[in-house]
Amino acid sequence: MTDNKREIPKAYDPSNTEDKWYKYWLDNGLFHSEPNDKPPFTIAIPPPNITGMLTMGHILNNTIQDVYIRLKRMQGFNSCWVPGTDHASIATETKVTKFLEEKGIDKYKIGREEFLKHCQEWRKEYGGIIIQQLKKLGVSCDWRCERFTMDDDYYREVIKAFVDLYKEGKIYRGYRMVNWDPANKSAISDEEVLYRTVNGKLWHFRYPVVGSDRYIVVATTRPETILGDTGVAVNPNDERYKDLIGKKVKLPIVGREIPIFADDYVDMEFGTGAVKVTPAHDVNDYGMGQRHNLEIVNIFNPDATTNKNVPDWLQGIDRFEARKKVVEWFEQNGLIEKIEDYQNKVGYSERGAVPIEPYLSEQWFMKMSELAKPALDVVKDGKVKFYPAHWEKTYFHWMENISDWCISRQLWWGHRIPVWYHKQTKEIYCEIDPPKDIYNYTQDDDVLDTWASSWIWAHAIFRTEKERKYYYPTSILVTAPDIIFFWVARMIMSGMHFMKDIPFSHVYFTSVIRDLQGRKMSKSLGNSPDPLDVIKEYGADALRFTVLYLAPLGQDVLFSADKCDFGRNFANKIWNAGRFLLMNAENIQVDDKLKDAHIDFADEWIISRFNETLAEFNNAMDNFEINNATKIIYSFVWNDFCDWYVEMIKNRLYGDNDEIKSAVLTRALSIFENMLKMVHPFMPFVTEEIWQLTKERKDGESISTSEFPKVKKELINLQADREMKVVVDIVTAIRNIRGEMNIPPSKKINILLKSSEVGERQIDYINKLAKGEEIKVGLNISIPTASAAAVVQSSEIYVPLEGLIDLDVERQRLQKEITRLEGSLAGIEKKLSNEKFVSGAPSDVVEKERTKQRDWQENLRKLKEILENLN
RNA sequence: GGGCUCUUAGCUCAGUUGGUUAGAGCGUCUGCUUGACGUGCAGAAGGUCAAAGGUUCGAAUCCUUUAGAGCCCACCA
Repeated sequence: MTDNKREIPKAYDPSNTEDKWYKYWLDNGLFHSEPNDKPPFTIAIPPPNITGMLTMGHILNNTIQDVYIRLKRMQGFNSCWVPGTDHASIATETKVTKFLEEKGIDKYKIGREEFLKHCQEWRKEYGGIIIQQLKKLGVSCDWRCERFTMDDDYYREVIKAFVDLYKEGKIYRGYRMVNWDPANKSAISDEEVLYRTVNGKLWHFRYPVVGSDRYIVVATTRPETILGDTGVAVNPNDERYKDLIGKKVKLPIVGREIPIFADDYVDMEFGTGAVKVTPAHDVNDYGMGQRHNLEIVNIFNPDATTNKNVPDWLQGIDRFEARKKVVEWFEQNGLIEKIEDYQNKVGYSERGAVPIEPYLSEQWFMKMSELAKPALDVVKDGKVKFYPAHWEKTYFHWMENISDWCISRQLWWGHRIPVWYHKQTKEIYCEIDPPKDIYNYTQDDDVLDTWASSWIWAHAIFRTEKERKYYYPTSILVTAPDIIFFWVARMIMSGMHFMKDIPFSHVYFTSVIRDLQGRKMSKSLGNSPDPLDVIKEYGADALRFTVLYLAPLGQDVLFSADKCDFGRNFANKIWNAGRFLLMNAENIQVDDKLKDAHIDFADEWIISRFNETLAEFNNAMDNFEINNATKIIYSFVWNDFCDWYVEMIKNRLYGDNDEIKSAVLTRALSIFENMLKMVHPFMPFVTEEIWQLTKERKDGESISTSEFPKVKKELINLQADREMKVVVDIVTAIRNIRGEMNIPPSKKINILLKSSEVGERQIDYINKLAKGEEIKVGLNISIPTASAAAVVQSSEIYVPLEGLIDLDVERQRLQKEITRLEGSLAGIEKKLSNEKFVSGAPSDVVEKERTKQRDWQENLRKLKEILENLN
């Protein structure tokens, strides 16, 4: 070995290559896109929150996007992947508030302006972390057009959308019951409420009926809300309570007299059939309150402590404290009928860890029904396609039952609502720019829901008309199914409304990544490996390939870091295939003129296989069967190319004809290079590294901008495929004999083939691959008795093993094979003797079965004969 | 309560419109210093396709029911 050869290490080491090539790609602007004559292929990244850290979910999601972006780029599209981050209003505000608290700063003391400055600073410090982490994955985003949902021009677009919708009457202000997050002291949307099953109690309380000594017993899971009760409802058909309707009860603790009334809402079967009604703190009760004109008594402050509307001794305490005290009071006064264990669902804020409170407040809402309709149609019409398609049902169901969207948040970090109230006239001013006489106005304090800014992401990321026209609609959206309502649906609505066109034509819903026990990966469980650690240990390529290989469309993925052995081994395999060819190139002239010279059967076969593989690959990618595509690639690289083709060219590479050697190596390198291109979108680093080594490359040249191979149908060679199958089957059979007879590979054997299907082209290969000494083929060959034998296809294989063979073992081997064949044959004969099959099945199927039967019968006969001769 | 998805080898999963002897990787076992790779090579063992019924000449595949797992939606106090 020369020193040169030692430059290619035995094992692929990603740490030497990844940063180097990523820098090279960026330095050469290879991912930058400008509108041009090529067809565009556009992806808008789902912008990660600036509070976020890279998770396995991001890995999967962004690898998928990168695979398509890279593939299309190589296929001649103008690929444009716009990266960016989301300001994440509530998540960031929560984080910064906590951050400041730890430093002893109270946000309400420093005020809005000061707080926002801290947010900006925080963002500068931490907001880009996730983007930097993403780069380690090798994503080919166009970093020159990175966006942020609070960039000045993006901000303006968000506000413009609000103003437009306001003027169209699609945005209104209203006093409604909303989901209130007491931790953040803000309203949140229905979608942000997560319901958890909680083991609680169902308390049965006695309410004394006024003017009698009776009680009416109500059941509740929330005793503290008694303080806000303004009625008791029963079902109008409930005989138990008919006579009480119209009477009053004296509300315990409070002493207020409240009416008993009838409403259909009440379920007679549940609880006691009598419901305490708290219009201010329950959605259903609010509805009943409206219908029956009940008083509304709000008992909570915005932080869910009790307010002035409750008796003095209960004021100013937390709702759960209040609950305890109320229950105690009932106990002491003997008004508890019973307490049952009860499981119910409690809504929690997605961000805060506390239960949400139904709460009446003034909020901004967006009317959704009109916006929803066109967005519903484009999915129904197939203009926007979902993968997997079954998510369409979920989408339809939600869109058809859509309710108005509460878009205001009582927060500071976000897009402030562009509404000013005239100090005197109270007139509303709603424009993009503030009123000229701004001193006469006060601006609305609220900001918009984060999703009311990211819902225009697909078009607002493009700054100019020219760009919008060229890049919009985007090609695919890759996202997790849990934000189908938050984001996907709303983007389709905003696209249809503001752009009069779909925002993307394909939506790919990614798998959920779980741990090996099937639990969702989460911070609190601590069961998620840090992707950066995994990249460090296994390499980005290994992680990318492994995750895609494990992630079938629509299925969850059970992941653990050590599964990345799989991808790492694969990267190493590719590396070594390249290493092998490059090492040969040290001694053998590579000459492009000879690329098609001295074409051999092995070459015909691998070229044919490659084109077949490529066709399958393209088909899989078109159908978003990415995991299938990785399997197609894997098996071509490992099985076809490495296991068979590379082994087969050794015959010629170690021969003595220099021109043939040159031709073979040149051709192998060219096939290898095409193979690298096919792998590149999945494993960008290792493929770039080897691709750069296989030839002298110009500065700035890269596999990532090279041309992706096209399927050449004329090179699919079924004859070569068939001939190869004979080789594979015979070689495998001989290896099997070696294995079972315990003949080490170092021991050369003679091979006798009684066959008419093994041609000249195949003989040398069989001999080489089966490690034969001498091989004879013919129909009239004499077979030594002490031979191991097998029958495959229609060939009889004999391996003379004088002195090595244990005849008993060989008999057993043959008998096993005979038994197996007989079993199979019995099945087929049963089928063929079934009159209904012969007449009912298509003739080609029947014919196939007959052929099979004949072949097997023949093979069985041969095997029996061989066994006979052995005895 | 409604909807969706899943159940195939010890494990993780493929299996296209029903048609060879149901495949792969990992794991297990056996053999191998084979001039790319032990992150490797060769070979083997391992499955009545969750259960029952139906349609069909033929079912892992289509239909029905049952059992189990998971997810989403819904106002039952």
